[in-house]
Amino acid sequence: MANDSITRVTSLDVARRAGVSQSAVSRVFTPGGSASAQTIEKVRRAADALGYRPNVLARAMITGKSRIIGLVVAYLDNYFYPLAVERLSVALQEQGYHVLVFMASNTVGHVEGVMQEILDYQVDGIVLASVSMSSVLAARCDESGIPVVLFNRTQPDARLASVTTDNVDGGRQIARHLIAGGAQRIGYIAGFEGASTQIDREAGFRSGLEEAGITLHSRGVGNFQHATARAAALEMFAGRDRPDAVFVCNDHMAFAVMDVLRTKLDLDVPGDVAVAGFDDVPIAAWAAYDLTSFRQPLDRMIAATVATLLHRIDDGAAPPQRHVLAGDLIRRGSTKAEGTVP
Amino acid sequence: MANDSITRVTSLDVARRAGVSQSAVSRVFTPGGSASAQTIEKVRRAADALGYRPNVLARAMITGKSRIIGLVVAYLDNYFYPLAVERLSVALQEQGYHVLVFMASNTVGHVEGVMQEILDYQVDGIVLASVSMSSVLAARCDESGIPVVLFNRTQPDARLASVTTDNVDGGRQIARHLIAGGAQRIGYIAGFEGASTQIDREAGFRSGLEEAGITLHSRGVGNFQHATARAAALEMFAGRDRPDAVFVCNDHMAFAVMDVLRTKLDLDVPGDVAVAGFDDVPIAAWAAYDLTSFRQPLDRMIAATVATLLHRIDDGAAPPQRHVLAGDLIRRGSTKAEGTVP
DNA sequence: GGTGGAGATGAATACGTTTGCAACACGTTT
DNA sequence: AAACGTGTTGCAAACGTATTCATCTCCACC
Repeated sequence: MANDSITRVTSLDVARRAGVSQSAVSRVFTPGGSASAQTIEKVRRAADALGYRPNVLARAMITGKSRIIGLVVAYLDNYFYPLAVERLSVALQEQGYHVLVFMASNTVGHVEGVMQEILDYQVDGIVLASVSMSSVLAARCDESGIPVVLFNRTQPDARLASVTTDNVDGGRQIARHLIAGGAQRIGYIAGFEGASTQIDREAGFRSGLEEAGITLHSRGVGNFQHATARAAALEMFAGRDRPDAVFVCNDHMAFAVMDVLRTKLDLDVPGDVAVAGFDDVPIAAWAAYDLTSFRQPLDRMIAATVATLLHRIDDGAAPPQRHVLAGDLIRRGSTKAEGTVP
Repeated sequence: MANDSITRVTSLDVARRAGVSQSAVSRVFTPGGSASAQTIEKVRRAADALGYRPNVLARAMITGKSRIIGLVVAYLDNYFYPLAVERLSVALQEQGYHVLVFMASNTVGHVEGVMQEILDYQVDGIVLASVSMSSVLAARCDESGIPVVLFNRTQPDARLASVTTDNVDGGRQIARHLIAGGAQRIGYIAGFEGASTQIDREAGFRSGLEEAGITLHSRGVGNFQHATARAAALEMFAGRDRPDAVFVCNDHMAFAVMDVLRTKLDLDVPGDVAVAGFDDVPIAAWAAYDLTSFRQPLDRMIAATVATLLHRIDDGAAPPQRHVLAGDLIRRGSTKAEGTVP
């Protein structure tokens, strides 16, 4: 009853069995196509008997729509990204699209090559997560008519749509929160200096300090990497005059910082030092860290990404949107409660 | 100088510009094809000028090889899987393949639907990670001539290739290690009961206990989920006669267990209770947990998966292999050193 | 100088589908 | 009765490539 031959069953096979033309079969399986109830019935029956399903690749050839979205991602260290990939994939799947994954180290040359590979697959759209893109490349994609959405990243080039959390606001809220908890000597551990998230979060954070007339006590660079952040914290807290609070540019680095503070330096969090991160990945809520963080609204970010992408896919002329979504400060035990000024 | 038209540039365009036939262009870009040095030169020049790259989808139509591997994955909670996805994607990319992601909730009905979608894309092979598959489905894939590899999972059906760590051995080594550290009342927190990893790890663990004439003190079920594991631990350690060591079926659950032991129950690890996990994800090495675990050799698992897949792709008759790789016990601070019997 | 063979080339076909076009059927209106 | 719309249907032409087959070139060899 099921297909029992190795060779794939085509629409022509179904047509022959149903006693109709191949076009009729196609029309039954094409959303727009019209066919009489009788034809539909005959075709459906034959198709079921043969186990026929339309060949997506052949369809892509003729329609020019592959229903494939290319996803470029540089590293999955930070747990925020696996989560995003999962949600994105599910959301697109619901819309009949699928995700083709491309790993790219963040070097410009490599991204270039990867983008070429992507275009080879005739993808309908591209999502760039945790990876930057040169303007040249952006231009090429734009000319190919392939919509690109930056996820959790911004770029000056106006041709690129993007979806981000309000990182500036997040940084500012973290600053206010630390200050309200009584912090006075405040440090910052940066991510990768080229990343827009890093830049915006630091800018917001600094402006929040300024509001209160406080200047940054010290600054280190963690590059978004666990080991580097660890080293940066070690250096920042080595001297006599150490900070009493530190904002780490993302949770993933903040965990490394907390570990080093407690284990290597024997400091109490938040007693000796308050620590805050950014992203609010699930681990932040685990008791071992209980990390104050700024939550990125992942579901809304995904929804915005998908909406933007699909909108631009069926209206190529639509202008690239830039979504900046509001996030939420999540207060936890790694920082002191507000109003605790001694 | 680059392509400046919206319409895609085809091999025919290149042929016209180079003054050769379309076949010649194809041959230049096809690994097997032969052409004179002169032709190659002309074609290359024209192709570069026009920015031509072969259309992978069209190529897939004619060759029957899409160079796409379908990856089915159920959940990315456990950090082991994102890591695997990353490595797998990179490894396949190096071989000229790419990964199309399909998220599937682990219900049988859903997997069925997802597999249909996969086949629609004419994938060259399928990797199933963290998801099970009915024998019916396995049979259908086998008949389609599409090789399937189970990653970190086994199934009785002999038509399915699989790559796993030696989970039985891992469980046994964990048991020996806990016993050597002086544990006497030993508990176990299981994963999802249907998973082969869960079954094998528990079997090995129990056999390790038996060797020493010890019977399992208590058993809970965590279902591979953080919250469920937490609840199971809470119950297991509620009474007066609590275990002095517990093996948790994977790291992801072990973190939840450690948190609940320390924070809710105010127990010392490993002083009051020794805890061991399985997988050795990076977090296990973080100071906050410092978790003893059994390391899965991820790189070798990926290599075996890719090798098996590619081998079966270009030799459809090749018998499905079942790789069982050796892992390593990683001793850390969450368990007592061996020979610490009081 | 003729023969053979290896290598290069182009015309044509196939892959499995969607879709424009024309033909047709059938019921309704003038 | 003729004209007209409306909805179905099949034919045939795409989509962009790989590949078979026959033809041709060129050179070495006897």
